[in-house]
Amino acid sequence: MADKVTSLDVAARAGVSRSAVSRVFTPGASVSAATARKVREAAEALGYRPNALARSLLTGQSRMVGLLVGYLDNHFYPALVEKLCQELETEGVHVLVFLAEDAEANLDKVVADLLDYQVDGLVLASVTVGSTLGQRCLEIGVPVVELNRSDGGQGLHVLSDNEAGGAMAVEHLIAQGRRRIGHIAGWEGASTQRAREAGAIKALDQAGMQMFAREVGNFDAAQARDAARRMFTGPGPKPDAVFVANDFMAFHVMDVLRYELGLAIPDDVAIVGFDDVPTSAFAAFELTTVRQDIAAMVEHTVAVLMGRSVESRVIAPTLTVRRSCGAASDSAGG
Amino acid sequence: MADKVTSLDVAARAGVSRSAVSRVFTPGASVSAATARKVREAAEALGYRPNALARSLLTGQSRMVGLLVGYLDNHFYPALVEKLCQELETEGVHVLVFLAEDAEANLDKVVADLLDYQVDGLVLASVTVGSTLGQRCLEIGVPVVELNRSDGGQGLHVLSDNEAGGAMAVEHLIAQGRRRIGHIAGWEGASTQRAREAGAIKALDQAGMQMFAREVGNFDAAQARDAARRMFTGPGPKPDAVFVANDFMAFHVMDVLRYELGLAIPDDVAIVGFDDVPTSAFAAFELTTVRQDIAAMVEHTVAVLMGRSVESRVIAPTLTVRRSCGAASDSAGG
DNA sequence: CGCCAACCCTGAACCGCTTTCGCCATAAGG
DNA sequence: CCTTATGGCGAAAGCGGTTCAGGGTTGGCG
Repeated sequence: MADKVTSLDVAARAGVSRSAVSRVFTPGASVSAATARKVREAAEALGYRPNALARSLLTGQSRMVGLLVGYLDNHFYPALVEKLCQELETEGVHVLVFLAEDAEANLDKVVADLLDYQVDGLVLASVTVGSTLGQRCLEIGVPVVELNRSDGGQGLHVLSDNEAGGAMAVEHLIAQGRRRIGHIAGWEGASTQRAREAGAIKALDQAGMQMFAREVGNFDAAQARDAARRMFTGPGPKPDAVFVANDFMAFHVMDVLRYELGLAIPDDVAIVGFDDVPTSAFAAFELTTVRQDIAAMVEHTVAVLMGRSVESRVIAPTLTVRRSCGAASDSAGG
Repeated sequence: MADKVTSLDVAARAGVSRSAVSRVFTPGASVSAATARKVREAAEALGYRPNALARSLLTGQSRMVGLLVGYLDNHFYPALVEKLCQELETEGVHVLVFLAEDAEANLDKVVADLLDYQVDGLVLASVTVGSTLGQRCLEIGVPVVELNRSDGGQGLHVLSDNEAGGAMAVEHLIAQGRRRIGHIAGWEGASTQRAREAGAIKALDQAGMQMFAREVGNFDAAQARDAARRMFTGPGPKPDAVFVANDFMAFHVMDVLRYELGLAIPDDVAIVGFDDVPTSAFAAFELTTVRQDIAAMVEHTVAVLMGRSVESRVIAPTLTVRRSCGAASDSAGG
């Protein structure tokens, strides 16, 4: 067990001081070519690599950021995480991940844990941190980005213009001639949900219309299915279109409408979702949806983390039109 | 900016020594109740929390493990990652994540980076590390778990019995009366792929049958679609069943067969996948699939990481029967 | 040839914490 | 009352690296 090769070992073998070794491994430090060569040879021979923790202790920069994400069921989040990790990797920053689906109390504990590791920044994807803890982050100069959420008073926000997106979805349904538009909401505690619905209502308003039906799915598979059942059973007229607060729920809603209730999409009812996750493109769904620009969201998040920006950012979504909304589409359908 | 409260500050305020403060925060150290109270009060007032990096430097235990995962497109991996993070969290261990979809050379660099952070363990999900680096990990006593892969000579493996799973899939198709069974393979460099196919072939052998058709989809969406097209176009008889090497590809294959080629599933062709990701349960797919036991895989992975086991583990998969294979099912179909 | 600047190196201090060691006070035992 | 165990506490030595002040060499220039 040849463990623990330290800079001292390398220094001894190369016949130089510990500081010289350090400078060889510090880009931009002044070292002579001869010394650098000797040190590198010795390091190579000994299998030496600088201890990142020791370095961080001294410099106060850990080159790690903390990422908190509530859950990964909704494929939007894995996609976000993947992109974020990759972009940070190119900056030489590593990501300490926490899955924190629990209550806020628990969540504050997790953030505290993260801070103990001296992270250089914090990304809260779809979760909100308590204000005292947020305050602490600011005090110790750790940038906090709330990604895809805008509730918290602390930290900066990076998110899509959810209100515009909601409006976009409903305007499109209206343009397709739909008049009885329903909404299946996500968790109402989420700012994204409230904004999407507000946009939808605004679009209805402008057309002199009202929301025809509304149920809550809480961003959850089973609850979304129940919401669809409630909305489409019982007496009275049914919606001819539904704006579902995210794609993940929309798939479940479509599933219930088609295979439990025997409705045709888009003939009997049109569906629009939100996110544009890869699954939306399947011919089995062909879901029209409001696309969130993950690349732009991640880019600005990274900019904040790296201290290149200290501003929040709202990113414009776009509508991806497919068959589920009943719009003219390239394929004539299966 | 009141940053950097150190144990010295707390010690001063509590009127004790730095060591006393340290002991208060070290479970199982001998401290008097009175001292503990004074220290905790002072810590509370100052907002002190021990610096995890400094502690790690000294103890040699970072309480972090590195996780390398190739990609998150296939929902099996987010599910695995989620479970793993949660389980490690309960052990007080944090996860440093790397997305490493690139070549092996790059990958070794990433592992080296990870080791610089003094991780206490390494999980390679679906990627394989070079042997020299694997050797180094062993030398410095860092447990390495290859999760869902068994190629590497180094480290322990935790994975499903993919051969049994492949056999299970094909035996079931044969039992359903299918006689022209095709296979759409994943990336052939993956041990999982080879094992699944070997199992399939073995099951065919035992029935005195041969693989009727074979195409490669490389675990990739577009390539899987192409593979399906190649398999089902052109002259001659077509398969009446396909065993697809994972669910992710199976969805794409089903999509092409149904909506491009107008085939009915399971009437014209039966499909069986592998993994049992949540999407398989959608009525839009109802995919019969070989279920990997994520909970068991993660449990043993954690056991190895925590030093409670030094053995590889092969976990038995199970078959989840749904409509896509043509078996009698609870629902009469839509 | 002498002087000064430039350059590179060393040694020491330090980052924030843990931990061994020895000391002292107190309690128990003879 | 004195000895011996006991347990809590403080001083100091690091963990492995970075950084800064300072000194020795070298080279250029007057």
